[in-house]
Amino acid sequence: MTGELITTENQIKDYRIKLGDKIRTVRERRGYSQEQLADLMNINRSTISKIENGKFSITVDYLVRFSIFLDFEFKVIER
Amino acid sequence: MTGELITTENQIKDYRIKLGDKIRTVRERRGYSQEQLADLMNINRSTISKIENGKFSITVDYLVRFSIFLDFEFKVIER
DNA sequence: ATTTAACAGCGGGGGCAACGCTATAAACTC
DNA sequence: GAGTTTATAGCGTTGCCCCCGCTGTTAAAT
Repeated sequence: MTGELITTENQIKDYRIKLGDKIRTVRERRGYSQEQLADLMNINRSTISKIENGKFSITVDYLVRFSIFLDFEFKVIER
Repeated sequence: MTGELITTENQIKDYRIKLGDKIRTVRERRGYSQEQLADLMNINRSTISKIENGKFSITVDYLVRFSIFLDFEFKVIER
C-alpha cells in the first residue's frame, strides 16, 4: 500500500502546488525575478513567493492578474 | 466615444462575470439546482448564488472544487 | 577570505474580502 | 393558491494578502 488516497482535498492541494510551479516556470521563462514581477503587477514580493510555494489559495482575480502580466491563458473546458 | 477603456481592473471584472455565467451554465446543463450542487460540494447555497452573479472573487481552491463536481477542466496555457 | 548584492524562503501582525449561516423576499412553474 | 428556485442582505468567522523584517544561498569582485 503506497498509493495516495484520492480525495477532493488532495486534488485541491495538488492543483495549488501545480499552479505555483507553473507560475514560477512562466515567470522565469519571461526572465523576471520575483521582485521585478511584483513591481510590474504592483503586488508584494513575498506574496509571489508564497503563491509559488503554495502557501495559500489565490483568488481568481489574482490569477487573471498573473495571466495578464505573464501572458498566459486560463480556460474552462467542458468535457 | 462608446468604447470601454481596457484596463487590468476591467479585464478582471469581465472574467469574474464570465466565470460566474460559465459555472451557472454548466450547473444547469448537469441538471443541478444551486441547492443540490451546494449539498454535493458541501458548501453554502448562497455562496453559489453569489459566485454565479459575480459578487466576489472565488479562490482557486474553490474553482478546483467546482471543476471536480461539475466535471470540467481549467487549464493554464502558455502562448 | 571578506564583502557586497541579488534573489528567494519564511514568520508574524494587521486589514479587509471571501465565505458560512440565517432569514426574507422575488420570480417562476404548476 | 402552493411549492420550488434563486437573489440578496446582515452578521460572524476565516484566511488572503499587505507590509516589514530576517535568514540563507549564490555569485561576483576585490
